Amino acid sequence: MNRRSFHRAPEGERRQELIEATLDCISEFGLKGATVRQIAIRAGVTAGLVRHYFESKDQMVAEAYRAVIASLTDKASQVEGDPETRLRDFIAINLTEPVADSRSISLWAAFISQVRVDPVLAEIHREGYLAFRNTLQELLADFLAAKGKPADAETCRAFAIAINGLVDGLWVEGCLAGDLFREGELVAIAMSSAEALLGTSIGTAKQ
Amino acid sequence: MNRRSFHRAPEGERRQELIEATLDCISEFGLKGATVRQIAIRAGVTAGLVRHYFESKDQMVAEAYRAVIASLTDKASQVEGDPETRLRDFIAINLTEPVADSRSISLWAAFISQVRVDPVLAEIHREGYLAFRNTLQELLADFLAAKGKPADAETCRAFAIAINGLVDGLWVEGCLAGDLFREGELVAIAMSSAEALLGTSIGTAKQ
DNA sequence: GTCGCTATTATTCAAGCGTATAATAATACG
DNA sequence: CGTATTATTATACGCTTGAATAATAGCGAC
Repeated sequence: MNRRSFHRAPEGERRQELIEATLDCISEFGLKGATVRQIAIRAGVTAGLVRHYFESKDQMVAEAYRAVIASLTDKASQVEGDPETRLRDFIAINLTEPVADSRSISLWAAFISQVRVDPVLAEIHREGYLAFRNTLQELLADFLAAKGKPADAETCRAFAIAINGLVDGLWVEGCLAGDLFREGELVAIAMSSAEALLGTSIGTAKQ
Repeated sequence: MNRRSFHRAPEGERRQELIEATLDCISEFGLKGATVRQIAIRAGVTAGLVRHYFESKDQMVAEAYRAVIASLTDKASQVEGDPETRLRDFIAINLTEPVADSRSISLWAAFISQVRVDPVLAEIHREGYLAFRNTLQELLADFLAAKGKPADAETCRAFAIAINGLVDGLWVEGCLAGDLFREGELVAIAMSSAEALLGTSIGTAKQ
C-alpha cells in the first residue's frame, strides 16, 4: 500500500489554487457539481486537504465568491485619466472580456441564487454591489462637473442607477448570448446609450 | 403499521403543485437544497410521488424552469393599447411586483447558473430570451412608426438591445436591493431613461 | 544527516441523495 | 355494492456527499 508522492506548495499558494479550482468547478458543473472531491481533483490534491486550509467547504465557497466579485470589479475600479476617459473605459471594461464572458456570469448567477439562502454570501454581495455603484457614481460626478453640467447628489444618483442598470443588463446579455452580437456592438450601443442618457458626448468618436 | 390516509388530486393539479413546490424550494434553499424529499414535503406528499408524475427529478426541474420563464414574460407580452401605452406598460410591468422581487431573481439566477451545464436548460433559456427581445423589438418598431421616427430593422435592433439591457439591469438591481430604492423610483428612472434613449416622450406625464 | 513539524494522503463514517419496488387507500364504474 | 384501476405511501437500495481521523512524506532547522 504505497502512498502517492506529493509536493508541498509554498505559503498561501495552495489556498489560491483551491479557490480557483472551486470556481472552475462551479462554472463547469454548477454549485451542485462543485463537490469537495471534484474540486480536489481539479486542484490536483486529495479531498482531505480542503479541510486543512478551510474550516469547511462553505467557508471556502464564500472566499471563492469574494474572488469572483474582485475579478468583476477590480479592473473597472482602477480606470485612470480624465473623467471622460475614465467613464468610457469603465463602460468598455465591463462589456469586454474577461469581465464579460460566460464563465463570469455562471459564477455570478450561482452566487446570486444563494444570496437569499446564505446570509454570509448576502453580506459579501451587498458590499460588492455598493462599492461598484459608488465607483460609478463618483465617476459620473467628476464627468458631469467637467462637462459643466449639474452634478448634485440626487442627479448623480439617478444617473448612476440608470447607467449601472444599462451596463449590467448589457453585460448579462453579452455573457449569455455573445454570439448574437457583432464584435464591439455591445460596447458601441452602451456608449451611444450613455451619451443619450447624459445628454453629452463622451468622446466615442475617438473610438 | 398503519398507512396514512391521503387525498387523490384532480387531473394535472398535483403536477402543478409539484412544480410550484420545486420553485419554492429552489428559491428558499437553492438548487442544492431543492431535494426530492424537501420538495415532496413542501407539496404535502411523499417523495415517491415525484416519479409518478415525472420521469426524473431533472425533468421536473426543467419543467419548473419553463414555468419561471413564463411567469417572467407572460404579463409583459400581453400589453395592450396604443404603441405608447404598450411600451410604457411593458417597462413598468417588468420593474414592479410580482415580476420584480427577490424570489424571481433567485429562481432566474439558479437556472442561469446551470445554462452552461445542462443543454436542456440552455435550450429553454434561449427560446425565452429571444421571444422576450422580439416582443420588445416589435413594440419599439410600432412605437417609433407611430411617432414618425425612423424604424428600420437595424435601428429597432439597436434600441431593443439597449432598452432590454436597461430594463434587465434595473430589474436585477431592484430584485437584489429593492430596499435601496424609493417606491416607484426604478420605474421612473427607466421611463426617463427610455425617453432619453429614444429621443421622444413616452407619455410619462400622465403617470 | 537526522529530527521535528506539518502539509498531504488514505481511509472511514454517518447522513442524505435520487431511484426502484411492493403494498395499499381512494376513486370510478359496472 | 363489489371490483378494477391507479394515485399514493412506505420501505429499501446503492451511491455520493462533507467531514473526521490516523498514517506518512516532504522539508527546514540545526
